[in-house]
Amino acid sequence: MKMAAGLEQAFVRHGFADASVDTLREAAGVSLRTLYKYMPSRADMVLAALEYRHRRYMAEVLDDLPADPAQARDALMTRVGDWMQSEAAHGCLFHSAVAADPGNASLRALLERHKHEVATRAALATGLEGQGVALLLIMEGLTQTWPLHGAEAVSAAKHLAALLAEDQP
Amino acid sequence: MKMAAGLEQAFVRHGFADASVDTLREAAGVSLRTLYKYMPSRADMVLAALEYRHRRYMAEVLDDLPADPAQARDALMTRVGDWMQSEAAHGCLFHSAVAADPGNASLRALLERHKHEVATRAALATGLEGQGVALLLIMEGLTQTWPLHGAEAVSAAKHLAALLAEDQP
DNA sequence: CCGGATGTAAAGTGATCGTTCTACTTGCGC
DNA sequence: GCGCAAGTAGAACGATCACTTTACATCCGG
Repeated sequence: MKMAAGLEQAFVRHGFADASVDTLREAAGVSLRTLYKYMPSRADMVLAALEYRHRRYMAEVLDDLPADPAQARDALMTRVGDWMQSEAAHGCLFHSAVAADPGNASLRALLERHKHEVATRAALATGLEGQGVALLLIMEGLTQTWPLHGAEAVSAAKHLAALLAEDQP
Repeated sequence: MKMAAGLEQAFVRHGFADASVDTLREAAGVSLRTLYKYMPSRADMVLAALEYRHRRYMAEVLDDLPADPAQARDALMTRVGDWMQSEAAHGCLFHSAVAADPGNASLRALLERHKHEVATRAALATGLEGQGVALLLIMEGLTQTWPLHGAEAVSAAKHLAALLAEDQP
């Protein structure tokens, strides 16, 4: 939906604390009344934006990875780096949302669902099903260190993933 | 200083968005007037709390690691896990602060200083000076995955750090 | 014992923000 | 072409919050 796309961009640009409802309204491209019709509170706007982003992340980072596990590992890390560059220069949007509203339980649940789905799909695609936690750790570490170290972080993530795969039985 | 300690705990408990100045005042244990005397704005209170936390993190996680590099690696990851358990069940406080106020440049600078100092000290203590980015990536990944996977994340981090060390020339 | 620095307690202020309400317009099936 | 569903524009409301100010207490060197 178009509204959710605009909201996502507004939260990316302004952060979850500083995006006023009026800013969101403008980004969504609708009137305040219509916005509240579909999302009866600001918290619902946050959830809608994150649901939308989840689908986009899955499509851009985890869909159609190479069938060969070794190539899939490298491609996965490259794609995470590309995603950071174009979409998340300031870190994971889900973590930002939770950080901005730590008491919100449905937000936390959404974060867990997102990470769990990412971890599952990534482990499957790279043939590292037995090392799911370690692979997720590398992906999270890459997401966190990319803002400071950029391409160097991508290389480090690829290296670690390769070591992990070589060590497999 | 006592005031900064109280502020740190208040931000940990309530988050950076939901901690009102009056909550901070109560946590600092002083009057509003005194609080504003030493920290002329809420943003200064955030910075003071983070400076304090930085010193505490350094002391508890990075001071006095074993001299043997292999033991230092394991101890480092164990200590990060212990720190998460007792102090940061919801993730890195510096990242939370930046997420809650993405436009604040001095906050971002403080985050970079903190991470840089952590990375430098950790690489030195573990004998992984050539792999600083990879080691920081592991530590950041551990910090991010610990809230979801706990002790499993610590084991994965130790495993990855060991693989990294074995791979050294 | 006094005077000034330093603290506390708490009411007041001005601005902002999420949310609601009012009034007007537009597209569309019958 | 009438009526209704659905949209826009934006004023108004009530609460909250960062910050200021006023008024009063306490400590302490000379």
